Amino acid sequence: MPSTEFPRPGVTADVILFTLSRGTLRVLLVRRRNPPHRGRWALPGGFVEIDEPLEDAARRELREETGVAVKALEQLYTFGDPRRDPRSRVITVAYFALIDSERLRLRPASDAADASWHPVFRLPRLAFDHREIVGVALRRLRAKLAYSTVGFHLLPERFTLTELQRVYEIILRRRLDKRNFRRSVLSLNLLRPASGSRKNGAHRPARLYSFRRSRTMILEGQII
Amino acid sequence: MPSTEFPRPGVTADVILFTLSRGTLRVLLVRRRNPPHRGRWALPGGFVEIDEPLEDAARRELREETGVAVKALEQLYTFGDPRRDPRSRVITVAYFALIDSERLRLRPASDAADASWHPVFRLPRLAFDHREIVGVALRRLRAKLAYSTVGFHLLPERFTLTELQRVYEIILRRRLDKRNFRRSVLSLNLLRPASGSRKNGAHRPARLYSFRRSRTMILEGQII
DNA sequence: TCAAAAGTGTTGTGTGTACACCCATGT
DNA sequence: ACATGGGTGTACACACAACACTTTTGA
Repeated sequence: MPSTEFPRPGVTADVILFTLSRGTLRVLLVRRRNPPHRGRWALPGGFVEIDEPLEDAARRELREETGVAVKALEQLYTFGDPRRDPRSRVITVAYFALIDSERLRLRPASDAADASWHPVFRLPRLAFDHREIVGVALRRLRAKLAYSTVGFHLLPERFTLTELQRVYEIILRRRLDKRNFRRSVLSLNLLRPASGSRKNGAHRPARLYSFRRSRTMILEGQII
Repeated sequence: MPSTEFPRPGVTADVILFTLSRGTLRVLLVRRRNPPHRGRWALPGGFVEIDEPLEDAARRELREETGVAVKALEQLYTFGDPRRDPRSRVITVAYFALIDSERLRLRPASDAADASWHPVFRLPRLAFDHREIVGVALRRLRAKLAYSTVGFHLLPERFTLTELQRVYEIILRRRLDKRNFRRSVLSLNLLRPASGSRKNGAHRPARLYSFRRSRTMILEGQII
């Protein structure tokens, strides 16, 4: 079997990290400091080490380049077009993850000149095929909203039902009926009323809820 | 960026090809002629060439090792455990596909001493992590049965509704109600009554149907 | 005429959707 | 007292599940 005889493609792991902030769905990008595409925005990611699991590589690159530590990563897809990197053949295994709006502090690090959150629906020009990758991730996120509890993970520990509804509305880009939304989400028995309430202006304060972690695993085919 | 400085993992493409024959769901395996795991059954697959798209590699390896030509392949998952290959780090991108029961003639070729169809629910010991890979593929196949028309592709051009129902029953491993099955499948408007009927013993012959290819693409999120 | 699979409708149950008003609070 | 978002129930349409008998053929 070929070990050194044949040239091998490079293998990288990239991360599409979504969050929700200031009313829109955002994705974490880093500005490239090196060619190719120097100065362009790109997904955090980099080469997989020789004895490193793929998911570990994704997590490590994310942390190194942005300072963000994430719990669960889900493998999204592997992109292997021979020309996706102009230098040489590079195959990338893409992972996606969500982070709640309170943990999105960034610490730009050595590999990236800059890291910041960009609205998914108004992305700048991205390096490589990263725009396509974000598109695939967005489709997957929307699909998962329907049959899993991904949406819950974009919110902090305690949240109101209206906040949860906004998450769904923003990602799906359509309005949902308040009564139906509340009924259906409560009927899952995944939420537990939490202590306290949120005052948010000159109106009745909203009840806070938190997410029952115990039930999560069972109900989702895959966890995120 | 590292091109030759750092050791690179090998990248392979493997194929899980399902068919239905003699009343059971089967997967195509080849017997390994070389170490490691010489003599064990394995999924068809092999190294991706440096300028070759991943899916092309999967298709090529399948053809070379088994003589089977397949239309559509769907990327399943990328397996990258650092120890999955005892020789060295090898990452494999797995593809899965279905083939109808009339096209499953095999032509064992150079890379494989032997190629044959094995019942999914009674697999022999497999090389590497291939049993796990088959498990993942089977879960995906079952999931897709619910929301897509994958099942149709396990049948030849023309088939009876009872045959189609058997496909679903075998993969899902449970009995379905004949009337409900027929109603729901016909209501999709994906089938066209085909000429002729199938006589199959001392009883009334069954109406033949064929699959309207035109509608397929629209209704499935992914095509297979 | 018998055996064996093909073919065919109705009813109840649950799920999703549409829709409008009162409640609690801050200013 | 008024503006603002929080909170609640009902009715209808539709999808899904359960269920049994007649038809057509070959032997």
